[in-house]
Amino acid sequence: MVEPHLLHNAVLSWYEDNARDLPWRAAGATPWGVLVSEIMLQQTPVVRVLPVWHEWMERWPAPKDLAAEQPGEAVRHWGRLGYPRRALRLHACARAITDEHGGEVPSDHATLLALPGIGEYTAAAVASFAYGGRHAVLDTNVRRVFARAVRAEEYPPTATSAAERRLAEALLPELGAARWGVAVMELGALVCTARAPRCADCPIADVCAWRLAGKPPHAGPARRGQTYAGTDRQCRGRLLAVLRAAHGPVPKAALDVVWDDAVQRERALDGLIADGLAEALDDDTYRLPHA
DNA sequence: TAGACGTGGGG
DNA sequence: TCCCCAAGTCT
Repeated sequence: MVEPHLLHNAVLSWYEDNARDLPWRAAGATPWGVLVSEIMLQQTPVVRVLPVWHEWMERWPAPKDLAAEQPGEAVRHWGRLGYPRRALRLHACARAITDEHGGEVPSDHATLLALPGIGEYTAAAVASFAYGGRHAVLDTNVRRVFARAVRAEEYPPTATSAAERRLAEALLPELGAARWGVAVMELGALVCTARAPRCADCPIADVCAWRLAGKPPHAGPARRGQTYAGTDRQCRGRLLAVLRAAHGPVPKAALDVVWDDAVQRERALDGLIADGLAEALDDDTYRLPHA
């Protein structure tokens, strides 16, 4: 394996010149702003997050501001970012932070991990980016960069492995771990991309094991594709869009018109209610959740 | 642990 | 057009 110092210097120097100017990385960004950005960025591209993040920061500048709202307002202002359960969990986070942590986003990894919607990656990201903690941030970008540069493989395994964690820990610098983490992520996002990596622009191309091996294509089983058209997920999206657009309870008929298959529609609606994303009222009307 | 969970843009 | 995939988490 390459000398870690070599990797660090090359990637950090590249980041110095190529980092995007993102608001949650700005000097004035709060830990709350970082947390909100991390949740929004889960499976959602930066360009779509940007306007929604600004709206949220203006509307709910601190956890207590969101905590004071009904959960349905978080879902409404989530807009079309997708995976709206994230909005619900962020709202639950805001209430937990307000009620149990004095209104301050925790800085401790284990405490963050205990909050709803915060998993291994997001806990490390917040502890690292918002508080400068020394944690391995293993998102899809970092995992891809390491898979290629170190393991000579086009893609990392489906699930994060113990070997990947060991490698990320081993590469973590004693000082400046937070900047190193965000720099590797940025390299994966801008240069070492999934589809068409720009190796000509890569600061570590000369030591990249995958490139040196002739960029062998992914050997394992085909990666699981996401189906969408005609699925319950699409149906749920349609139904929730109706509830978001309305500012009060809507009659069942307003939901019935957006999806033809009645069996699937009922199943999807039940799912939304079970997930806490919708509420059924006594008069057979539906709305975003209040609690 | 594999599958559920939204949405839209680029190749 | 169709397929891939984008800072994951939860069960």
